[in-house]
Amino acid sequence: MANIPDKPTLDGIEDRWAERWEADGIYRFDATAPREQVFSIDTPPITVSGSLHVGHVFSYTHTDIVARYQRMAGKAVFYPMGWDDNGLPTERRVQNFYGVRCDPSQPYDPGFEPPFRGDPPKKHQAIPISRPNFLELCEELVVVDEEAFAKQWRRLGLSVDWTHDYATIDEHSQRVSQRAFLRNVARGEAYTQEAPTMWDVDFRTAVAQAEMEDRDRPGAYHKIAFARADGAGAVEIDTTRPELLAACVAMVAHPDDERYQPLFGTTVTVPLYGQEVEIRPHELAEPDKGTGVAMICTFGDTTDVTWWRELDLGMRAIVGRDGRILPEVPDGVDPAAYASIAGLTVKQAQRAVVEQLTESGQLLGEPRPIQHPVKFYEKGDRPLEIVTSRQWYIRNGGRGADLRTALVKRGAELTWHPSHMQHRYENWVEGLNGDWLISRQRFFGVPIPAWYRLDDHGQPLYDDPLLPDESILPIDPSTDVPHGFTAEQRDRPGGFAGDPDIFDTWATSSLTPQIAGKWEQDDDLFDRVFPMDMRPQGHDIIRTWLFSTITRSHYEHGVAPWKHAALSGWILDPDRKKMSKSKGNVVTPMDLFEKYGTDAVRYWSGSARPGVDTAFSEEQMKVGRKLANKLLNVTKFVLGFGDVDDATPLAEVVTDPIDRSMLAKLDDVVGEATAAFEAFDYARALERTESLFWWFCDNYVELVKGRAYEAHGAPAAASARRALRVALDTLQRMFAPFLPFAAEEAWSWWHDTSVHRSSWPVVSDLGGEATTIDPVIDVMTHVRRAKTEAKVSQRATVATLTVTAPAALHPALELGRSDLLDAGSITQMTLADGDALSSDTVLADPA
RNA sequence: GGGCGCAUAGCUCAGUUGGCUAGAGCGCUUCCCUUACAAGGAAGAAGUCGGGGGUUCGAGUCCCUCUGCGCCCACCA
Repeated sequence: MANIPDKPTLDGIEDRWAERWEADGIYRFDATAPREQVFSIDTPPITVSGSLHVGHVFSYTHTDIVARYQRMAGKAVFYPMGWDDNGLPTERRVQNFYGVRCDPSQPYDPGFEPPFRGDPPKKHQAIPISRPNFLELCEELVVVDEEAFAKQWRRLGLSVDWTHDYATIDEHSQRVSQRAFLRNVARGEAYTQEAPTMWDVDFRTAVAQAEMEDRDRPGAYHKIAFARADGAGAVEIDTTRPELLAACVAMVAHPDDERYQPLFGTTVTVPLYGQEVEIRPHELAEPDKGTGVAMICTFGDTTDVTWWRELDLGMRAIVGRDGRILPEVPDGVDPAAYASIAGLTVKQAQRAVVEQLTESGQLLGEPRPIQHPVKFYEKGDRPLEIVTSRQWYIRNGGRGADLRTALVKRGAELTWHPSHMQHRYENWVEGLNGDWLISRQRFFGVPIPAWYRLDDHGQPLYDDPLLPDESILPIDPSTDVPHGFTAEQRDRPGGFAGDPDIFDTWATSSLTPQIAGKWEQDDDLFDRVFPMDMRPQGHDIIRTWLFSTITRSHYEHGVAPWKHAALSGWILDPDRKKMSKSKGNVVTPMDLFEKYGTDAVRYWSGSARPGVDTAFSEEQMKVGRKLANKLLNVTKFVLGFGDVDDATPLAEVVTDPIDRSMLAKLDDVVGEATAAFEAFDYARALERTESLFWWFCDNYVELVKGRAYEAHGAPAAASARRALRVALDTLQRMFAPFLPFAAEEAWSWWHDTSVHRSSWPVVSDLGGEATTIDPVIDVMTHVRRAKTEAKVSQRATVATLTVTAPAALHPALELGRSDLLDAGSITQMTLADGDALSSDTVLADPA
């Protein structure tokens, strides 16, 4: 039955086996398995904009290793694949790929053909196209991209069940996303509100707290004098944003600040623009920051928003959604002065204002340059502004302590791997300062399923949105008509208007367990997989994906969405810097697969501790390749002895204590690796297995080789051969999650079924003494050293070997005597008593 | 400012409830064409376990403290 190649090779095994696995459907989820036998995985839907990165390979391999273990351990593994194709990344990719940009004011052109399909020339001016045309191109490109990704995933050997894939833009996802939202609205968990929000002036969309990041930017303190209304001098402030003077609505200082206490309630005049503003006390003002008094503008930063709200101040909005100064003159502001900045960008306005202040003498001294953190959208290029707009929110505890506490508790229901990641979650939830903003003023995404009645003046009545019945989802309010209205009434006074916005991508991907588990569509499936067993993801998106998924599950199901959260680390450059595309140091995964073989790349991934940032290391891949190669070669060796008698009970055949002690060691490692896997510590399982494997090859195999070749008769050989087989069988299965291709290849030489459908090894329990073999191996090493030092071949004959050892070791050495003589080509061995193990090797005369 | 993590051979890292004479791989040195494997094998050199203090019969492992690196969070006038 054995079918062993003369020259085992790793070349080409990936395509061969990936194809076979798919054809045989060996990773199909058994949808009839009872819940307790299911292991379900909430796979991260990968962003389909661009190419696969080694970081993806790294983290997805970790999940696959766990999935493969669970499958072998007897679980029906629910392992779907998701594509996160909705949202901004795809829009950007479409713009760059086709050389177009979305302009909602353009009419739909049914015959539109993009000028390019890939790599438009640098100078090309993006062609404005209608929203429907733009969405068609998005749909077209994601299909192409997803196929390319799927191909690479298969090459990586992911044991995904491809019949359970989904995309966050597909109809089913849209239905789930809209349904969950409607239920949030019905329960009062989602609401719409007009409020100041962080705004990206390039993408022209509101962004959520979770998508903001600080960047250190150069700025400058400008000391500006505000004349007091009583004529008694001036109040000086320091500001980094003099261009917002026209937006100034008040001044603020700390209530305990004695310098300003007398001024509370009095007014000052804003330079250039002339509006009178009151000096107010508030605890958030810091006496030792700047001059201790600050101007409040609508809005310079989030503190301004707080002051504005809590002090109930007026509004002087001057920054528009395009990042330019608005044309309308704010209330109380000198129109002539304002005209000189209207229409300018924020940057240009600052220059103009500083110039004017210098001329008027109200800028005191030179601006003092500083580096200070500025809020950016994580995908944006210009600082965020704060503009007032109507948006949809989901309550997430940012404005309510009870909910915050409840969500922290949900997080505590999970087992976190590694455990300290739970701190990050709690840290984030406890630091929230507003509800979750889910609406985006973008195009390619799930539409917000809402319309608004228009009053007689055509103004939307936002307080009572028209919502669709769940049965007709998904809907697009820009084309579908609300119940009780006709299409002609769209955008007419007394009629209705569709909500123009889409959901942020997290608003949909926060529902991946529900999407993948076919919530409300296939109740039987959903009940078998939800709550899911495992959520694998990067630690950088705890605050977004992980938190938002918990929030949705908390609302909809009243449970945590998973049992385990497994956080993977980053890939670092060999020089320990975070690896990123922008630095141009990224090696493509395909190149690595070709160069070292997929198993080698997986080995590198699998050796990284869960959650630990890991250096990219081709050296580790070389080691992995060696390991995979060795697995094939030792398999060839063991199988080369021909078929063994599997029918006779193991204990009757494996009688030699040396063999039994090897199997006892193997048992220990099976136990350790199993325990490690149960704790999601795949790296430890690999390390223990690998370590034993090399010991097995280098020491055990070498020691018993002679006996296996029948140097001492058939029963002695049978013991060794059967032990070799059992060990090989166990090791192949233990390596299967890590090196799925090499393990399958080696397994296929003596099996008709897949190693990935075999069962995870259990202990053979032969009752051997694991330590019996150790002193024998030690002596073998002594002999090897003597030969190396004598610079002779390891085959050189030893005339006499005198082993000095404590009496306690003598029985073991006697048990290994004949194997030792074979392995070392030793003619004669004598034992002597002594304190420590040592040996004296006398080589035979080479003549 | 708050929280978290890391610091062990030249490099990348193991070291699970304290028992280590501190390990592995790579790299380095030497040797060996040995019928499983020369894209291999054997052997070797190499560490005051970041500094200091403490608990203990015993600390890389526990406690305190300091230093350095990294990450997350924060209202950043």
